Amino acid sequence: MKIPVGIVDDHQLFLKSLGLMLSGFDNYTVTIEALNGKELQLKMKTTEILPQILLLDVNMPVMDGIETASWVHANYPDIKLVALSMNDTDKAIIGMIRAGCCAYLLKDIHPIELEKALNEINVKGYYNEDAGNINFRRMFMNEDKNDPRYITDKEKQFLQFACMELSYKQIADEMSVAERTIDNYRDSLFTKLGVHSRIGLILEALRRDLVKL
Amino acid sequence: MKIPVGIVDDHQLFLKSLGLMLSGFDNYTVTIEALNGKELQLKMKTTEILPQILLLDVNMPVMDGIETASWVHANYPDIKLVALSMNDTDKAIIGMIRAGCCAYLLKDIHPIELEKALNEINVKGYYNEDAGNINFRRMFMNEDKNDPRYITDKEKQFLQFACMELSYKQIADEMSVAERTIDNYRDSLFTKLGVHSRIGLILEALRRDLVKL
DNA sequence: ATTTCATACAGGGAAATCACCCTATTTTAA
DNA sequence: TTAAAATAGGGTGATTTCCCTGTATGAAAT
Repeated sequence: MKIPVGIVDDHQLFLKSLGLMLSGFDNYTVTIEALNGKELQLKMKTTEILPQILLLDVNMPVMDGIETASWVHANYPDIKLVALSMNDTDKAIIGMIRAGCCAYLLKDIHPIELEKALNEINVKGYYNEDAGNINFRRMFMNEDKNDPRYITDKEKQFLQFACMELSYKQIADEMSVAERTIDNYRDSLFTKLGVHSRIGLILEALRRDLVKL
Repeated sequence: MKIPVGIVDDHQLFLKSLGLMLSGFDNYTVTIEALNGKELQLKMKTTEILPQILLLDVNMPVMDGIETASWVHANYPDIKLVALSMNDTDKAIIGMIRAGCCAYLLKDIHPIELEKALNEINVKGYYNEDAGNINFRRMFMNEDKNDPRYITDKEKQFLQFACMELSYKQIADEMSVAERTIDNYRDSLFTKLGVHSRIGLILEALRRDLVKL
């Protein structure tokens, strides 16, 4: 008896060809393919056979990986969720794991590795590839409120303004605090992010996905 | 007689599964798979059968899509090159076409569409899917050297440095020009990009994909 | 209840850097 | 051979960076 697997990925070419490949594995068969979370919801409601494992892309339009993972985890807690992402710096991956994924895989793994991962998930309930590849330190950063590098809400709000063409004076007005207070936000962020100019602040904030462009 | 096709993509999972799918098409067979341009070069030198069509990912490490396309186009002018990209806003796609690609495809096309595209390339020599999907205006921007907003090589180089934690003095040293010259680069970029501070310069450069983070 | 202490908020001032004027020379292209 | 473009110099006010200090506020300790 083959294990039913579902795939959700917005790149149709990848979705279909990965499905084809998975169907070629001895122990697996693809029962659901969806281009996004919304489509998955529809298909889950009408399907005969529920998938035991669900491969989820992280970046999707309409309903993204985290939303989709949360929904599946809440409504079908028995389904094993596997996050599929492009790059290991993807900040969203930590959200995927929190949303209930028992494994994350990079899209550049070898098919053999993928099959191994699926087998391991069936046996152990989870899978972790070479963990050294991923910088957990960086991904979990700013989760620990006691870490001296924890970034407060005010600082995040300031960062957002800092990534606009505003002078500190203007930012102070926007945030309704004194210019000197802005100096304090900036200076503490300088040490927390390890930079020494507003330029560095912006670059590091973007790199760490603390602000969106 | 099946038509030999090559695939170059750094995401191994995609590479392998796409290869599998292509092999399933009636008229095509995959003879070369490579993770990047360098690997392709090696395999091209030793292969028995040269591919007639080469599918090329745009974003790759080691040797990217444009470099690879240029090399193939120069050394094997008869091979039809097809660019494969993630998103239609990908600025590099125009470079791919200039580098000799006869078609660009988005990775979210349906497999049927891919097969149609390959057939059309064999007959007509090129393929163009729904051209309206892609914002050519945006992609061809900065191609017209007579446009007053055209950004020169020196300015692009300066932009790259401007997106680092360097003072203008340091950038001047790096580029071996006077500080005043840097002032000129900056000021002309201010007007060309419609900004009035280095902050705006960085943000706009990132938005327009003129620099990579 | 009061002290202690950490933290957010705020002020003055100084040196470096940035933004923006002006002009002048050299190179490139028409 | 002109005209345009790239390079470069001087000066100025605004902004940024980096020192110092001081005051509330609220939580923990005595």
